[in-house]
Amino acid sequence: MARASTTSDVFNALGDVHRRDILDVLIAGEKSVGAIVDSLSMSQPQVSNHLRVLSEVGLVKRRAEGRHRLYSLAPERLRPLHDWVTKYERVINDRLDRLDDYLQELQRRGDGSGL
Amino acid sequence: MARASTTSDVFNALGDVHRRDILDVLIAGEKSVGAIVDSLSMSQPQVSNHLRVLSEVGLVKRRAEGRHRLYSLAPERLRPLHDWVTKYERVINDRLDRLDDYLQELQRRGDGSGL
DNA sequence: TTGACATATTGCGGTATCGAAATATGTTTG
DNA sequence: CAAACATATTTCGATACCGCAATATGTCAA
Repeated sequence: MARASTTSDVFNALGDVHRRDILDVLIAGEKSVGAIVDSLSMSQPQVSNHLRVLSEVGLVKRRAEGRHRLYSLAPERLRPLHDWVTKYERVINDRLDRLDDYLQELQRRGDGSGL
Repeated sequence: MARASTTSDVFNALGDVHRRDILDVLIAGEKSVGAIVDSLSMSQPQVSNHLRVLSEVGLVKRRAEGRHRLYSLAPERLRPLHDWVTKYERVINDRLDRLDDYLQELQRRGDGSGL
């Protein structure tokens, strides 16, 4: 069965750093393909193809204006990712809390174990 | 150049839903390979291999105990992902604010445009 | 040591994906 | 209509990845 396709799974779509780069460029706002090409060092067909993937998976929206196609973020689609990461925040914080406790414990003891 | 490997790029490593499933199981705490196999419907070699990838990319830690290998989350490694998503929170919220403004504007006008 | 158990590794066939190059499509301007 | 411009699509060869089946490694218990 392999992985879910890049065009159907947001996580997999973001598995390519170039696509993340494109999204990062789009944070500033709507941009044409040419503008994206200029911002990043990628060929036009490469950018167009990554945009196709991002569009199919729902991470960007397309709008036509004359001979330009303007792409913009569809950040709602990042929600699955956001939610997934959020689940782990608790785990991360728990660990940090425990580390904190441990360090404070050490300090309370004031032991000179040399470790 | 293609994509960065699953064993070097956290995003790409998470591009496979099975690996996310394994991590989700590990949220509850440290588990042996067999316990993970029982929790998910995957073969033992499949689980072992995904764990290898997760281990190489730094998302889980391994500990030996007798003939068991116990795996646990290394959630600090999710920070790049967390940070990346966080960048987009502002965009998401801005959009929602703007939608709010728009809806309130409509209501203030009380126009019956039917749109 | 032998056998059972737990996990890891290897080899294989099939598929998805990538980058590059060439070309096609669609749009504006003259 | 023709030429220039902006973007999309197709084709190709190379590679990474997946799942499965078989097997190897390592550990405990008798």
